[in-house]
Amino acid sequence: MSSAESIAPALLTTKPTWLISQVSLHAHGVIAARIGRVGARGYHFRVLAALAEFGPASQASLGRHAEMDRSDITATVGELAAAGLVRRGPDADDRRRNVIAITDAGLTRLRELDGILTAVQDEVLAALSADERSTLTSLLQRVLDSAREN
Amino acid sequence: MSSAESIAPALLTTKPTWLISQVSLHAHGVIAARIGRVGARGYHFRVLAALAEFGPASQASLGRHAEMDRSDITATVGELAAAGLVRRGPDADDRRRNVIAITDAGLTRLRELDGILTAVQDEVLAALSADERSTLTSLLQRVLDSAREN
DNA sequence: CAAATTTCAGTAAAACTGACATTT
DNA sequence: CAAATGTCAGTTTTACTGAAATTT
Repeated sequence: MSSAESIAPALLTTKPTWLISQVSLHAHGVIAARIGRVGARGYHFRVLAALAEFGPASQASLGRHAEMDRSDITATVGELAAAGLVRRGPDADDRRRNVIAITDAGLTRLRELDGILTAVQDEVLAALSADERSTLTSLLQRVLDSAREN
Repeated sequence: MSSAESIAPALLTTKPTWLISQVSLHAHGVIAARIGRVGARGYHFRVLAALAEFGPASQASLGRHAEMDRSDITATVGELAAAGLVRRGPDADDRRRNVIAITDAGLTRLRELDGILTAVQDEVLAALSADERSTLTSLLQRVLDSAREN
């Protein structure tokens, strides 16, 4: 009893970072369900997309492009290689490294996953006009850029 | 070799949902580090904030307010009760239920955590003006509202 | 010797699932 | 009997840590 009812109106739900995390959680939930249905998860898409965008790369460089930890790259590349979606071979020039390349099957898989993600995106942002989506994008981009300076 | 280098320019990083998840991840990382330093985590704040905002409640109702699963409420309330931050007692009117109430120590803790979160928020959104922050907030709110309709 | 790379084992947090007993 | 509630044990995904072995 006492003061508990009135002391703190909406401490949580008024915070922009709460909104961001809730929207992120919602999108992530839909995405995970949708790509889970075809047997993939977020890390698979991220690695395939980074390979398609930047070309064959060492695992360390792949981790920097996909913003993933090296240890998670090792496991993810292992799974993708077992499924024939990437090829992993030794780097002749630097024998510490592996060279990872996406295969044709990997490109097909990437297109499938990208189609799913693009569709989910449209559903999640359905309430916003095209203009509003670019406003949202540029505001978030600036937040992210400033975070990366520090 | 072959087509891997050019087929898919920026499939990942151009997606608004990627930006949302990256900003969310960044904010979450800072928040987790900062409140972890004082021995708390996200679930603690969410339960304390919901209790302060809505008053004493059953665990099920608490879960709806804090948007947490019942099973996680059980564990979190257990931790908070052990630390003296909430009180857990049987509900005389409905013997299926517990009544959870925040204590004075819990209110003090909540103010501490809220101060930390408000400060982190300002850091994370430092690149945006006040107007831009409310634009961001209202865009995200609309995305979330539309998600909850479905 | 210092730094980079890959690998492995393990942890933490958030979110969720299914089952069970109790009570309404 | 159906629904709600609290509890428990367990899983998944993401993210991270620390250490070891190899190579530059």
